[in-house]
Amino acid sequence: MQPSDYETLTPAQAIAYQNELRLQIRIEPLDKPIHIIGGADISFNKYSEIVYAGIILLKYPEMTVIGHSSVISRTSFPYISGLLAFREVPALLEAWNKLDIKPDLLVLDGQGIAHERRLGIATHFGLITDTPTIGSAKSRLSGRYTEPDNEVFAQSPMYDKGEIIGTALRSKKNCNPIYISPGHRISMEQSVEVIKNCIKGYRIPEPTRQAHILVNKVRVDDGGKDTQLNLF
DNA sequence: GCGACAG
DNA sequence: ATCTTGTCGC
Repeated sequence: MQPSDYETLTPAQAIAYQNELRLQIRIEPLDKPIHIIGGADISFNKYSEIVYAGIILLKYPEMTVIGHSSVISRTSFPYISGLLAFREVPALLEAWNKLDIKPDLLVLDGQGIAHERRLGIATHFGLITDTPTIGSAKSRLSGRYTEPDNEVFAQSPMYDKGEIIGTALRSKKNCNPIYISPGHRISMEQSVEVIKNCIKGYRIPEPTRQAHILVNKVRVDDGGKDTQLNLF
């Protein structure tokens, strides 16, 4: 199965594929130190199949942006909760292939194993590129947890079916927590540690925050094309 | 059946 | 996710 073929899958087939992929997930300590960390995100106009994907490269732990890649692509796979990867991975992979150098680890906007079948977009992308990944989501998909204290870096484990699948992390006081979960080839503890080192005063960690800024700029620069309301 | 539901 | 101004709270 190739990402370019995802758009031909039915939701049931996509779920079947996730159940195959989950057998290859490896939640284990990193095997190499991190020097360069990447952040990936997607942007698009409502009702449009055009998607803007981008990956930002930053020095770790300095969080200095040292490079990026972006691509304008399209997708016909709809957004379906639990199947986000089938909609966004194809374009992200195009951006990934355009990078001159690959990061030692990639942070994606969404879940890692904090997913009903343990196949959030970060885990999915990590598996097909054989790269260490971390999922950093702005909202919860699955898992139960108690609200972490209102202090920076207060955290609370997320449980599902008897196992810990993620960590609700208070990245900024008075802000809702973010949901961290390992994607592939990294441990739960290291995932949280790395993300903490990527927080620079904002609720969102620098990798995905910078990636979001990048793809939004690419979308706006692409012109007022495909906007919801475009008079004239 | 009802409520939840990444981006 | 995107569309959007002001506004409440720390």
